[in-house]
Amino acid sequence: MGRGRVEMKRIENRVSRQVTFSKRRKGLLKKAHELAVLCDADVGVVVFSERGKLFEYTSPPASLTDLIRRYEAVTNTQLLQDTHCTDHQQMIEEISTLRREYEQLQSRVMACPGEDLSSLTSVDELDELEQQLESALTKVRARKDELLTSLTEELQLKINGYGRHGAAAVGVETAEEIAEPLPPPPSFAYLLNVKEKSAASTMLRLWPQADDDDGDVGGGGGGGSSSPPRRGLQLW
Amino acid sequence: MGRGRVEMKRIENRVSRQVTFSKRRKGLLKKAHELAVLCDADVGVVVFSERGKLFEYTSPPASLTDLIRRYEAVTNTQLLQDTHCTDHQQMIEEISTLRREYEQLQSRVMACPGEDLSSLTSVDELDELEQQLESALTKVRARKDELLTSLTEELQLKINGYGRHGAAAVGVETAEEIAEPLPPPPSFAYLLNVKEKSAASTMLRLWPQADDDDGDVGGGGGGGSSSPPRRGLQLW
DNA sequence: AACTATTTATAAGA
DNA sequence: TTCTTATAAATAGTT
Repeated sequence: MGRGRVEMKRIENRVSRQVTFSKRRKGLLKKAHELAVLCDADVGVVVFSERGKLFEYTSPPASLTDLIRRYEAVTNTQLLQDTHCTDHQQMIEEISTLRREYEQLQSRVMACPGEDLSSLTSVDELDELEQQLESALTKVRARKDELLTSLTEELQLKINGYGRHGAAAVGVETAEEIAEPLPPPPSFAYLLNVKEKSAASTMLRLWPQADDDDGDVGGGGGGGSSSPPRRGLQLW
Repeated sequence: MGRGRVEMKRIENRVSRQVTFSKRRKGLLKKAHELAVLCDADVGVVVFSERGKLFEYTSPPASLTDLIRRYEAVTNTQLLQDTHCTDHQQMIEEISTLRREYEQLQSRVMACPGEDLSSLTSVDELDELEQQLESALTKVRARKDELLTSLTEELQLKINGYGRHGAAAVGVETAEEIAEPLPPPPSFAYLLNVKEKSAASTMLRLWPQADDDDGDVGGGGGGGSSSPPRRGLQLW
């Protein structure tokens, strides 16, 4: 970005290299900050100049130490673990804290306080849930209608097309194929926004279980199938 | 660098945020690399997505560990010092494991591919979903019946009891209270296990709050404004 | 993911 | 180093 392309190799001129370092270092840290702010990510950057001078950036709530710990936790690299070796007590506390946090998170997610339908003791709430499910059902049916309508129209168009052009090769297409004109989505998720009397908002969501990687959006992997997976809906 | 300036604040739309994250993350790592090459600097970058997924870059000869050590040396932070607490190895591993598990759980919870109904292009899948919702509905209704029955019996018992013992103090109880004999559960969550053709398992859950708000898409809900919390189920 | 219209970053020069 | 300016790059919004 400047006058003339720049070759991606070490800048030989010492002065130019230094000047570029200053400019680009600044740019890099700015970009890091922007990424953190715009995307709510945690970002850490460390830069050592040729002469060994340190420059760094860490997104606000975190500190570089935090990020390193996290890095270590994720990669299982034991970079900082021994920070907690200060004394047994600290480690013990760390462990119990982590356990507590984990359990809290888990109970929040999994099945809130292990609640199952039998813990729902309010008829009102059940009514509410019933209505929500009915509403969801309505929408699903609407979507189905929508889809069927468009598929029908598409089919109509194709039929017309064949009539006019008599395309032989295309004739292979059968109703089956038309039923799934696009590569089937690999997964789907529905978020149903709900509010409870208690002001605590509640969500009903359908989501693909496992991993889900962050990176690239839009990647649509067709699903490979192996065995006829059991399907069903369970409430507990 | 794009159409229109961008405000330096968290992008509210979930999808945009994710897309931007992908693009800018890539850009940041590229910049880091360029700085390292052009200016012969040592550069390290770590980025954690909202969901906790890690992305990193380290300029060639070095490793992140190296850079962290160097960072520590320069800042005099003693991050890595006691790397010989072998004694407490088990605890250390425990901590690491807990952290990892926590992160995993967190990233599972945080967000989900924000797919909407319109991405469901298979009638089969919609049928499936429809059936699942119907099934859930059936169970909710069954639970309601169960509850109503037991409440009725309870009421019956009380009436009988009053008749026999004439307990005055208990007489305060009204029908309203009977409608919620136990402290109402603070929240509830239902997990509906589902499997797709693709073997990717899918879950439908109702869970308390979260953060995500990508502006309503479903539109439906009778827009509650402030006091009477709007309730309803939205698909989008 | 691919495509632009624009905004940014920055190489060179002063 | 800082400012300026011409240009290369990055990327926001769209398709």
